Amino acid sequence: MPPEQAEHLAMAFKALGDPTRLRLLSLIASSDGGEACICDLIDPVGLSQGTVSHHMKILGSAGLVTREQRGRWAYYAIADGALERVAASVRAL
Amino acid sequence: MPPEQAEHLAMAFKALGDPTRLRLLSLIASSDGGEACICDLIDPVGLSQGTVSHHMKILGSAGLVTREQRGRWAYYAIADGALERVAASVRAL
DNA sequence: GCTATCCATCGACGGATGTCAATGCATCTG
DNA sequence: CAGATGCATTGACATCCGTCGATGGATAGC
Repeated sequence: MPPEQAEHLAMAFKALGDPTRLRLLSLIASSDGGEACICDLIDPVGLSQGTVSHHMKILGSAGLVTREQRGRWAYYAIADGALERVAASVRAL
Repeated sequence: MPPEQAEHLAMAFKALGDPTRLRLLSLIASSDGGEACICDLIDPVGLSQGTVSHHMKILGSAGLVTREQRGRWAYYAIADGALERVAASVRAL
């Protein structure tokens, strides 16, 4: 694998390499409507609001979640096909 | 997802979240016989012997590779079914 | 308009991580 | 036996990462 592709793929895996972020993804995936706002996620993971927002930004940068602002709330959802793409990349190793 | 499972899965992704380790896995997977010793990996990745050994230890701790000592050489191979298990966990999110 | 709520960002801090050079330990070879 | 080879481990160092508290901006409700 060329170093440049390794760098890009590693970025996605790094985003998944934190237990809190995996739980956030799991929470969103099992939420009603497949989406959740930050305020819904704070209590389940037991971290500060700023930290949860930070994690969601990382997941967003990795293309794993999408963000949609509706009024005061920011709704996050699993990006379409993102998990399937990651799974395929793992198998392709 | 329970915190304990998140921790375990995150460990696998953390191991995959480094470009050097992805290249090491790729090198091993495409090696003759599906295995390689440390000395085969040093030149392709361009890092010191100690660093390569360190990375292989992390991949081993994550259950992604196996290690078999034969004489002076330590042969590493992709652990059987490891990548499939990780991929399945991703889809299950 | 004031206040409360939701969120992103900043600064700071401790701990984890990637790397190297050096050392030590087995194992092979002469 | 003596030297050489392959590997793991150690100590040191710079950098990155996860977390918090505090701050500021936007939006809704009174």
